[in-house]
Amino acid sequence: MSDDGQTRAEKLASEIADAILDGTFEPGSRLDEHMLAARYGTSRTPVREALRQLAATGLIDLRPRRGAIVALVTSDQLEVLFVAMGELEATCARLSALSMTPIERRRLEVLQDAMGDLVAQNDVAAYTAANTSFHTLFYTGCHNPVISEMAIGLRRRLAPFRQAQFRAVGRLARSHAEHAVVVGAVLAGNASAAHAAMLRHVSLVEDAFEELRNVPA
Amino acid sequence: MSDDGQTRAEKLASEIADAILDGTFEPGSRLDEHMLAARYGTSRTPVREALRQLAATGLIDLRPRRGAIVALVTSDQLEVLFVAMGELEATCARLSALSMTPIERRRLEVLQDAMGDLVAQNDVAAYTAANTSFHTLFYTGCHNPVISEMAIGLRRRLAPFRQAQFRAVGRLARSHAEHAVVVGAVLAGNASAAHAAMLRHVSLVEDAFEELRNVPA
DNA sequence: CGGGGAAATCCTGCATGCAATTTTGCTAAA
DNA sequence: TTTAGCAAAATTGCATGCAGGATTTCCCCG
Repeated sequence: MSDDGQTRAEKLASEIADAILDGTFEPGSRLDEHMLAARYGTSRTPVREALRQLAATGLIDLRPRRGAIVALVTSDQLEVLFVAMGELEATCARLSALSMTPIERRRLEVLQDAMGDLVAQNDVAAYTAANTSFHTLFYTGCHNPVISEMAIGLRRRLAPFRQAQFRAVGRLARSHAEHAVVVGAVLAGNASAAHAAMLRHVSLVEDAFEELRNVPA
Repeated sequence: MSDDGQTRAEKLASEIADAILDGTFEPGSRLDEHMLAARYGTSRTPVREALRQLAATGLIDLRPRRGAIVALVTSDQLEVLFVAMGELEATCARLSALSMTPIERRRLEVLQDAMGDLVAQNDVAAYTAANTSFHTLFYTGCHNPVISEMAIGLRRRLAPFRQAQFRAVGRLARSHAEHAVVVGAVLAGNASAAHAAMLRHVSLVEDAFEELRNVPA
């Protein structure tokens, strides 16, 4: 069996979430319970439970008696989400400056150096992967699972809109330079500087997104 | 009918949440599906859906095949929750300083003055109510429903642990003085000062809680 | 040819029933 | 007396069926 101790509803929630995030279910499309049940080879009951779980994360919109649709984010809502994520990431950086252990600070330093090499080699794929690790360090480093889970949830929701962030020329070097400011503040234990630096960093990422978005495809 | 367009599961989630928050269901106690279904005069299906919804908010702990229990917060987790709420409230203040409308700023000023009168009269009940309004102003004033809903959710979860915050002598005046700093920063549009002031304010509230908690009842 | 309304169809919400797993209680042996 | 083991009871997970509301379709009228 492929049963990992999880219940059907939980696996369904995870699979449906993946399907939404990878574009299988487009924003605004109806999530028919019968269709989902047939698609995943189960009955409607666990599907309904999974939908409720997803609705709580904001990934889908559940309208009583009118079914579920994949949450469609307007431009305004996207702005709100980006601002929220920026603030949470900045908060993670702030708390990390206050409460990272020496080992965690060392890991941050090492990763920052390694990413410098990736910039020199202009290895976009590896840098993108390392960038995820970079931010993950702050999620764990803030030692506050409540905040980090909120941030992770927002990052997941925004993932589809962040695909091309390192494509523009010079982005890598710029990102790395911004990271350096954040790392410096955190290692120095300067909470407010860490907050400001991370906020500036993620705001610039958001700007990069806006640029890509406002250019006709 | 008492049906407000809501579904049974949603009303159940709300009622069960209330029952947990007002102490009807104590932390750690099992939430038996049959019992809940009988108690609220429905079947197990909507109960299960409500439980899943509550689990997403962190109010209950849902262990596969082993039932649901009211989330019991350890002292450590409580600390984490208070820190998270402090950071979110501070973020709300920060954003409010940047984006409150003139009308919202005026409301804040008016409320702050009115609360000054309540302090003079030592009207704890009215001050407590006004305090809720005070914080609500920042939730709406930050103009970011994602962040404000997170903060509201945390405030709800922490409500049972904040009951006695204004009992100690001089708390009212102190709270009002701290509010004054926050209001001043917000009205001046000083984002970082607003952040710091609100953070300090809620941290002191947390300290007050700790004092009450460490004294044997 | 277009619009409004009614009926039919579809879908969601909920109850019930069964299977599987966990928990509990009892017995027996060390 | 304590512990290991087993069986029975209880509880969760899931499927199915039915009722009520929403949506679509189609027909009739303007």
